[in-house]
Amino acid sequence: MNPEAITESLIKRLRTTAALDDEDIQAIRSLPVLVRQYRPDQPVVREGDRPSECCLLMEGFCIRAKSTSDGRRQILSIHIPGEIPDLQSLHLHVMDHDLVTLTECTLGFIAHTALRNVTRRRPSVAEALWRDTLVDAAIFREWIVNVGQRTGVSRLAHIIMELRERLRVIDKVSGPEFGLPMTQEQLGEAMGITSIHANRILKQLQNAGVLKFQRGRVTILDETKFRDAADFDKLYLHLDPAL
DNA sequence: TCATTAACTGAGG
DNA sequence: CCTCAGTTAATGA
Repeated sequence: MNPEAITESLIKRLRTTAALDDEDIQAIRSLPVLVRQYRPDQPVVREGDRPSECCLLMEGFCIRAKSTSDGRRQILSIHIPGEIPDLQSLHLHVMDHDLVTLTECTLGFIAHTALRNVTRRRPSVAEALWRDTLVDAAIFREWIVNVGQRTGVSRLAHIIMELRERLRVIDKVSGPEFGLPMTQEQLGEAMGITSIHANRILKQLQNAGVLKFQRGRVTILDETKFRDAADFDKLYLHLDPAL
């Protein structure tokens, strides 16, 4: 990946939701980034760590998760290219959860010092990142509703709808289809149910002819039915800054 | 390794 | 009585 392209996914995303001028963009582009490749299921930072850098997800999917003392894992969020999943470590110095790769990932590490310098020099960049953090929190709120109140079918449909809307921003949705490289075990961990039940829910949606899920790809076959099942309103993603 | 299915169980409405 | 969901186990891709 050429140096120019490294931060492009981040810029693309920030630009859709925040007003950044040429100097802001230049400041982001000139951040020193150390690129590293990760295998699937590799921890990037763990609970208790004190990172000195943030990581920009450039390619692949990551999750944030916490585990209980008896070893059960809750997936807290799913991250896609252009996001900085551990942005909070810039100001909260000890990690309170794990960041783990889901797939093979390309991660760009940016030193806290460099990032802090940019946010001090370029207030609009600071605002854009702040806004990003607030949207992150809005997504967590929606996930609490998901795990706490929605039925199994609704939970799964909602997660899929959300991912699709977020992937659309970075042009990773082609028509009714997009890549969702998660096992049923992992989907279960995101929904707070066992993989066996995740399988039952998936089957329900597939047998109803609403959804297809094969080898990490989702196809939504019946848009209306799917949206109804998902109880989805994209407002909380705040994708349109004008609203 | 991951997905699928059945049989059984219990909670809760 | 019905639906949802966890456990266990067997089996297939």
